[in-house]
Amino acid sequence: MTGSRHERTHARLIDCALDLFESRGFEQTTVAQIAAAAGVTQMTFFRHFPSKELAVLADPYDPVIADAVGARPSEEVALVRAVRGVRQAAAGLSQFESELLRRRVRIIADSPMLRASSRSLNARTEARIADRLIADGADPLAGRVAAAAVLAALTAALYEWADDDSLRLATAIEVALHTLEERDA
Amino acid sequence: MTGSRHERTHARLIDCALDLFESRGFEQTTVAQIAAAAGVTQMTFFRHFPSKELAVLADPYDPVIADAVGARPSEEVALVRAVRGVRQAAAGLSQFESELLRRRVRIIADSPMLRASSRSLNARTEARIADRLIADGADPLAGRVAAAAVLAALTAALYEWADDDSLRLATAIEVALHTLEERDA
DNA sequence: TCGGACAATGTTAGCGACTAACATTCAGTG
DNA sequence: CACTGAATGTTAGTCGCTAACATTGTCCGA
Repeated sequence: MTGSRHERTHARLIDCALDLFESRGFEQTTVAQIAAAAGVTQMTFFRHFPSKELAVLADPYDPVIADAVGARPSEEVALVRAVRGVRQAAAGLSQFESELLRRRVRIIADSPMLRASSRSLNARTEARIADRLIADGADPLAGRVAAAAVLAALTAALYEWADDDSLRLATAIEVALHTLEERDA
Repeated sequence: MTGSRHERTHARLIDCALDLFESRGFEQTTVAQIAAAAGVTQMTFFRHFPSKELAVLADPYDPVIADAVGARPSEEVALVRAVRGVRQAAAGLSQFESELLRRRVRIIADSPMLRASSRSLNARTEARIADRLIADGADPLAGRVAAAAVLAALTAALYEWADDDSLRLATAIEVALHTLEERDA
């Protein structure tokens, strides 16, 4: 087996957690059950993840987005800048339409608790984007609204994509972002 | 004293809860403490509120918004329709800039747990708005994004207003909504 | 005014997420 | 092989929340 002992149990815990969440649902699954399935104790679980939720919500993409938004010219209006930044970030992340991500998003979509935790994580990214916009001269309120709108679009796209096997993630994201740019009528 | 016994303890619980939350913070306050302050038991607390959070998050405004959005002409593009609906709803609710609301919003803003719960409540309203938009022909993704964007704007406005005593709520809301309509640059 | 009925509260016991303090086993290194 | 530090186990406790059952308060009709 590859990796240190710590890394192996970590991976095993994630595996067992996802399996149980898919079969019984997140709320109905107990940390004790996950730990038992991984041949380990509750305590060990909490040494690897600060909460039950964070065994599913590993979010390596978040920091990338804030940077992409910050890279846009600061002359653009807040919302436009945020939209284009996210579009660029999404285009840059090739290879993030994995089946694993879809599995995770499905599990999240199916659990109110996980959706809530996911929103909380998003809030951090949102704040980072907003700070960038505001630091470059955007009205504070405008910056926060733009950041929130753009992340809401991303999230909606992810859920839609997870629910529709024939949909490409890039397409869903583009449709969602386009909504924020439309001006007719 | 006015009202039935049930109503009185309900009001007393809210009072004690807000006081404790303001002085010690939400997370640091225990349901047992609130109950004790109100001269009552934990059990009684939970018979009045399904959760600790919902002692602060009483939201009578949410259903109004969905209706206002639904009332807009369905020819408008999703986002525009949502923005104008919310603008109209906010204008209709005179008298909702009470000091009590400000107190609540401040408490919410100061607690991560409460902010999270507040977002969860918003999600319900969001879904209702989105359903209206989609039922009237909007693209599903567009409808959800528009609903999310508009509620994010409202929320940002509320937090900003709670934080700045010289700001009028109507002004904050208008600035936030305007962000979603701007197109220049 | 009294007594009964029903609403409002109390008691006890328990689950599940999470934490802290301390003991134990395992893995790699000299 | 022994020794050390990392990884895990044990135990016990807190807090939010629920369920089953007992008790009290309140109000209304006799």
